[in-house]
Amino acid sequence: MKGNRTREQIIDQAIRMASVLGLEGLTIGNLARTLGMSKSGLFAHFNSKENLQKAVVEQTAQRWISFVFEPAMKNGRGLPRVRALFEGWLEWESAEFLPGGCLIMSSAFEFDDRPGEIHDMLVDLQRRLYQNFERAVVQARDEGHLRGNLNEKTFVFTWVGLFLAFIHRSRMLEYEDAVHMLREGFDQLVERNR
Amino acid sequence: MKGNRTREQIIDQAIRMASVLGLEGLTIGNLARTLGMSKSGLFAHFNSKENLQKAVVEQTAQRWISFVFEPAMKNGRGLPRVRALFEGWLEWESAEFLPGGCLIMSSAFEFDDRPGEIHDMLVDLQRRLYQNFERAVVQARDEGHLRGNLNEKTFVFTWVGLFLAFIHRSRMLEYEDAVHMLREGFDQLVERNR
DNA sequence: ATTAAAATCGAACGATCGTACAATCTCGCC
DNA sequence: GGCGAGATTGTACGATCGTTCGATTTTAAT
Repeated sequence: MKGNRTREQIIDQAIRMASVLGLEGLTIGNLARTLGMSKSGLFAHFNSKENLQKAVVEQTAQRWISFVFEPAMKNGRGLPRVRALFEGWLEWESAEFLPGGCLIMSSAFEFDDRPGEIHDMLVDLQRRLYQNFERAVVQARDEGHLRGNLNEKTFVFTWVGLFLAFIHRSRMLEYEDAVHMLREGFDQLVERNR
Repeated sequence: MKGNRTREQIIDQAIRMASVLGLEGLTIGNLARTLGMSKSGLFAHFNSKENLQKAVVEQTAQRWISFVFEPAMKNGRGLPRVRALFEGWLEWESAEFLPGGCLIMSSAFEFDDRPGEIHDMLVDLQRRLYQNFERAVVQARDEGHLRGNLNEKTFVFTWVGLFLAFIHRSRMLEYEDAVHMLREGFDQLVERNR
């Protein structure tokens, strides 16, 4: 089937576009023009814009797993794995296929007040993301790499906060020191929970 | 002039709408329908959608000053003022006139990759916001309320991060414990910089 | 009360949105 | 190599977008 290959190319480009313009900013006409194909030809692959958006979210989630999560899992349990998740997520934010940065987090801020299936998919995705982080932190605690009485939810909450502040500071405020502040903040977070 | 009063009502409603749908999600037709007036009558007040968006951003900035900043300034320099800024910002996030939450931060994530005058206005606004926070923190250091060698940029970076994580956790993940985690995180941030 | 100015309206513009459908082209299989 | 399935196209639909403009109403000053 040639259609599957085309479909993948469409989604790939749609992810790029959504990363810059948002999931709602995505437009079938615009997307088709960029890909050099007809609106109706593209449309036939999804049968609705919402299905296209769903495919984008699904594919993004899948990429996150293979780009951030799976490589991190190759590290041993505990702090090394936590650090690998941190570094992976950081690379993800400036990955070549996400020219506008982490689509997961920007979609969260875009859809937090728009009810519907896309919203629900995103909630699911973000919760799984949190849970993955929390599990890794709990393991680090159990391995003795982090203090026995730490609260993993608080740890991940702070972690996500640092990451969001990094996105904000680097992408909107355009300050060069954002990465440094993120790394420093994360190191201190680890250090004070040792 | 009656026009000025109408204009204010339009902007008020536009802020509400933008808080939920984003600055790009704003629509003149939709806005006019909600206000019970004609598209062209509303349009005449701004002469372009971008001007309407600009007015929304300006009015939001002004409200932030009178809702968060000025009341905090009534507190004495130092930690009390910093805490007042924290509490004010927190109330702002769930203010009645922002049904979709802090328009400043959601606009930041919406416009970080959309060049133009709106983008530049937002960058300016966010930088001023950071500077206000940093100045208050520096004063708290000078008053002896915070340790003498603290880095105010790092402090505010962490602070903003906690706030963004709070928005994300409460609005998208819909976890009830988000406020508690924010308060706890901020208290610890202050404590460890004492 | 009159009148000029300001505010608002209705109608229409071209563009683009998401979607539908019949026609055409292009694969992959016998 | 033809043939049927699947991929892609062009065209068109109604809705809505931002915007224009002339007509009409409402306001504020005389």
